[in-house]
Order: sequence, then C-alpha cells, then structure tokens
Amino acid sequence: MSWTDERVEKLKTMWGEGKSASVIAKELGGVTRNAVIGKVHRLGLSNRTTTTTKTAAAAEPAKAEAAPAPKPAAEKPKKPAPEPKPAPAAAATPEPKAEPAPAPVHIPRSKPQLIPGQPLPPQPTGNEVSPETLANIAQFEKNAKKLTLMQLTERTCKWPIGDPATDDFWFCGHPCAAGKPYCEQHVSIAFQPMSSRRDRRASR
DNA sequence: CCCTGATTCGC
DNA sequence: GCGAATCAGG
Repeated sequence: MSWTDERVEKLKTMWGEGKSASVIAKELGGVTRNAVIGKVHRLGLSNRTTTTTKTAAAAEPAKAEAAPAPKPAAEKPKKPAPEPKPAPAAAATPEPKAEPAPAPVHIPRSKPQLIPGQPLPPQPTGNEVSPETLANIAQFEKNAKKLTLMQLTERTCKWPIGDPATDDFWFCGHPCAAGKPYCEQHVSIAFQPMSSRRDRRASR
C-alpha cells in the first residue's frame, strides 16, 4: 500500500479529528500505526495538543533562530499573496473538548442494592462480609498492585481502593479469573448471592 | 500490561 | 519517502 492522495487526505482528516494513529492505521488498512505516525511527521502535521512525551517541546528552548525571513526586496515575484496557507485543519477546529469520562468509578462500601437477576452489575455491594474476610481483604489490599486507571486491563482486578477524591486511590490490580472483573478475593465479596448471607449464619 | 505519539535509521 | 524498531510518557 502506498500513500495515495486519497489515503493521505483521509489521514489528514482523521488526524485532525484527533483519532489515534492506531485507529487511523486500522481504518486505512495496509499500514501500521508506525507508518501513520511516520507519515504524519513527514507531512508536518505533528503536535496535536495531545498527550505523551513533549520532550521535543521541552527540549526546544535553545533554538533562537536569528534569521527567520530576511526577504528584503522583491526576489521572486511568484506570488503576491503573502499567506496562501491558512492552515485549514487547525483553523477548522472549534475544539469543544467535552470530557466524556468523568469518573465511572463505583464505591465499594455503600451500596446495599443487590439485584440477583442482573447479569453483570458486579458493583461491589457493601454486603455484610465476615470480619475475618474483611480483615483479610484489608490486608490483601495493602499490598495491592496499586494500578492506575490506565493500567487496568481485562486481566486485572478493577476493584477500587481508597477515596477517588484523593490521591489515596488506586485499583487492586491482582490477576483476575477469566471473565471476572475482580480478583478472587474481591469477587468473593463483590457478588454474594445474598442467600449466602443467611447461610453464613447457619454455617457458623 | 496496555496504550499513546516521537524519533531513528536502514532501506 | 517509507516504516519497523525503538524510545518515552501515561
């Protein structure tokens, strides 16, 4: 696959829309995310006010060019227009920038609601758990992996620990069973068939 | 571990 | 010019 005009244009458009390189690559097909990024750089439409690195921007303080554009007198009467390039991509970006994800985080210990029929509302219900188990969990959480939201995957326990309003907050991060959102420890207190709560007393 | 973009360098 | 490999941040 080569960079035809159409493909380049699509690349420009999508990049302008803030799509990630991998998404663009997938969309275009036949190219990798690296190819897309490489092309983006070659096209000169790099920084998009996005995340990551910025080492280049930071490491660019000592670059004071003395001769930006001397252009004294008529040299090349090729174009009377001083600025033929209005940079449409940048200009056509209203940038509403609405935060889509405020904090879809659930609070572990304060949700007495428990619907048995629900397929996957594994909301960590504040079920009454045996003190031992609770202490167990507490100890367990103390040496959790303390993963950040970014680091969570399908295989990491997504049990929130601490106060989301403070920096004293992280996710368990222990490996979780296939399909389960939490590790075994947290699964055990996450969904309790509520019948077990009654049984628990009987078993003691 | 997963993702992001940035940079390098052989082709 | 191209893009895989690598780097670096989150």
